[in-house]
Amino acid sequence: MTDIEKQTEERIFESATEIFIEKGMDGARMQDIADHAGINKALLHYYYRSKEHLFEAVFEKMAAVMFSRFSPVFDEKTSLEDKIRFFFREHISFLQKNPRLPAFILNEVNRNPARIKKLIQRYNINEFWNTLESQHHDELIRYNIRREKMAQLMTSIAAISIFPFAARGIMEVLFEKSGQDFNDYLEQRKDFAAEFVIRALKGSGTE
Amino acid sequence: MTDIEKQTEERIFESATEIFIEKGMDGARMQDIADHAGINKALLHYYYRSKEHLFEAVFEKMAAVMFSRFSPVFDEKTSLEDKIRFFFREHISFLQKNPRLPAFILNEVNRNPARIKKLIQRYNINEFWNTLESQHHDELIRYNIRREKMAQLMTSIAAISIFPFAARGIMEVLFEKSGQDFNDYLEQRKDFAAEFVIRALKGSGTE
DNA sequence: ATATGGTTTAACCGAATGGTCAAAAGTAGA
DNA sequence: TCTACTTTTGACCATTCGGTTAAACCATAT
Repeated sequence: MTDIEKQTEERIFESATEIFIEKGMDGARMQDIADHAGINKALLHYYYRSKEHLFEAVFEKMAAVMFSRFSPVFDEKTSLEDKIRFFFREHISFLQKNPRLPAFILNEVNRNPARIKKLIQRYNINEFWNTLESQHHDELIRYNIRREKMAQLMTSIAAISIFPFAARGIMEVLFEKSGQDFNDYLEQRKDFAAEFVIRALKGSGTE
Repeated sequence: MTDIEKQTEERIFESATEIFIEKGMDGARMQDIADHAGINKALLHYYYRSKEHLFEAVFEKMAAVMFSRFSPVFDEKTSLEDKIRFFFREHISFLQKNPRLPAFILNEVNRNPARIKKLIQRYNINEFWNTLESQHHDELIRYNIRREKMAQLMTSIAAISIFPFAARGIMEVLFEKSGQDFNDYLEQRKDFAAEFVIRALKGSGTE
C-alpha cells in the first residue's frame, strides 16, 4: 500500500466516520462523504465496495474504541473502590472527547442488532466476571454481590457514565433552561458517580 | 370529523408510529407506512402534509408519553425513599411495555435537538425542583443533597431506569452469551435499582 | 335522481441516491 | 521513452423516494 493510497483511504475513512456519526447510516449520503474527503464519489466504491461496507468498517472501529475503554479496569492492581473511581474519571473524560459516540453506537445497534453480534463474540462475559471475582473476591463477598447482581451493578455503572451522553440532546436543552452548564455537570459527575456507586455498595454488605 | 375519517387518520398515525420507531425518521419510508395502514400513499399527504409533519406528530406524542411517566412521582404523599421505589417499579414496567421508546426518543433528539426544544419549554425544571424540595425538605438535608447535586441524582435515576432499554440491542446479545435472560434482569432491576439508589443516598448524609 | 363536498385511488413527476464504467491521469520500472 | 499498472475522474444508469394531480368513489342533503 503506497503512501498516497493510505492517505486517500484514511481520509475517506475519517470523513465517513464524521458523517456517519453525525447523520447515522440512513441519513448519511455517499456524496457528502466524498465531498468531505475532497474526492470523487466513485473513489468511495473503489476503496470500499459499497455504502454498507464503508459503514461496517466505521462501525466496527468505533465499537472497538468504545469497548476497549472498559478493559483498563482489569489491569489495575487496586481496590474495587479505587477501580470504580478510576473508571468513572477515565471513562467520562474519554466520552467528553467523543461525546457523540454513545448515541451513534446505541442507535445503530438497535437499528441492526446483528451488526454487534460478531463483535461481541470476541468478548467472553463470563471470563470477564471470573477475572473480577478473582481480583476482588473478598470485597464482593463483603458487598454481598453475587453473580446475578453483577449484571445489575455493571449496567448501572455503565448507565451512569454513558447515559448523559446518550441523552445529551435533551440534557443540554434542560440545563440551558435552568441555567446550568453541561460541562460543569460532567466534571462534577466524575467524582459524584464514583462516590454514589461506592456508597451504594457499602450499604449492601452482609455485615 | 367523521368516524371513518378518524379511523383512517388514527390508523395512519398508529402505523407511522410503529414504522418510525422501528426505522427512525431517515430509515422510514412513506410507502411502508401506507402499506402498513392498508391505504394509498397519497392519503398520507392528505391527512399529514408531508413526511416531516407526520413524523413531528408521532414524535411529539411519543415524547409526551415518555415525559408524562416522570410526573406521577409528584402526586405521591410518601417518603422520598418510597417515591424512589415507586418510580423504578412503575417506570421500568412502563418501558417493558414500550421497550423501543427510549432509543427512538434519544436518537431523534440527538439527530435534531431543535425538535425537543419547544416541547421542553412547557416544563419548568426549577419548579420541578422546588416542588420536590418543599415535599422532602428534611430528607434532602439529611441526605446532603444540594441544588447542584440534584441534577446528578435525577440523571442517575433516569440513567439506571432507561439505559437498559437504550442499550437493549447490546444487552440482549451479551445476556444471551452468558446464559442470562433480559426479562429476568428487568424484573430484578425494579427492586435492585431502588435499593441501590437509596443506599447511595443514605451513605451521603451529613450526620 | 342529482348535486355537493369530503375521501381515496392510480398514475405520474422530478429530484436524489447508490452504484457503474470507460477513459484520463499518475506512477514506476525497463 | 515506452509499457504496465494503479488511482482518480466525469458522465451516466436504474431505482427509489417524497410528493402531486386529476379523476373516481361515496355518503348525505335537497
